Amino acid sequence: MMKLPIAFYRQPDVVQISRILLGKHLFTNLNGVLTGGRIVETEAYAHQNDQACHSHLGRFTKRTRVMYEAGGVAYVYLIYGRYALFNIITNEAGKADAVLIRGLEPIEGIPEMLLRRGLTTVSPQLTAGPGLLTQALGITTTYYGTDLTGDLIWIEDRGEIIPEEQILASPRVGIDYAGVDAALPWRFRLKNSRWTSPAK
DNA sequence: CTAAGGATTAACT
DNA sequence: GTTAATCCTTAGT
Repeated sequence: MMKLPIAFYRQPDVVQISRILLGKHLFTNLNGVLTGGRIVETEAYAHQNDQACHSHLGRFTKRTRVMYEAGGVAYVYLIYGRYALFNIITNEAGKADAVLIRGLEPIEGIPEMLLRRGLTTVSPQLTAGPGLLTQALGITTTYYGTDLTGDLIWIEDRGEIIPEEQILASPRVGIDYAGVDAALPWRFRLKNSRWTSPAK
């Protein structure tokens, strides 16, 4: 098991990074409890030519501030007043690209994840959805800007290679407001995984 | 199917 | 300064 190095996040092609993240393992170690799982669904957001991206056309606000940092930090934000969504900032400083994690296959610390979600049995309700996996992992907006090479939140490569034919590329979810960019096939997920979020 | 919830932002005064 | 619309969704009818 190898923690992804900072150089991984600094690569320029956010779409490519989104693909490669499938099959990697996302972990959190918060309050002394280790939880984590295998990434099965991601979406890419580019700062250029992508109206769906919070940082498109250089929009810089209090919320999007960390997006402009060099790759390798967490961008966590609240949506619909309730749910934290976890994004990974990529590219070099000033080039505000991000990858949204939408689905996770639970692997580590399942009892704690069930507790955090208020469930008693393991089902897709546990981590299949961007707002669900953050609950399961204990990620809240408190972790806005967290360094992903630290020991609170990180990603590991466990040597798994996902063959291209196992990856499904499709339009992203919930961004119809982005006009023509809503059609970009920048949502990636593993075929035959029960842990991808329900399509709209 | 729909209501909920609160931060964020753009558009006003 | 204030207001209103919006949102990378989920849980509950």
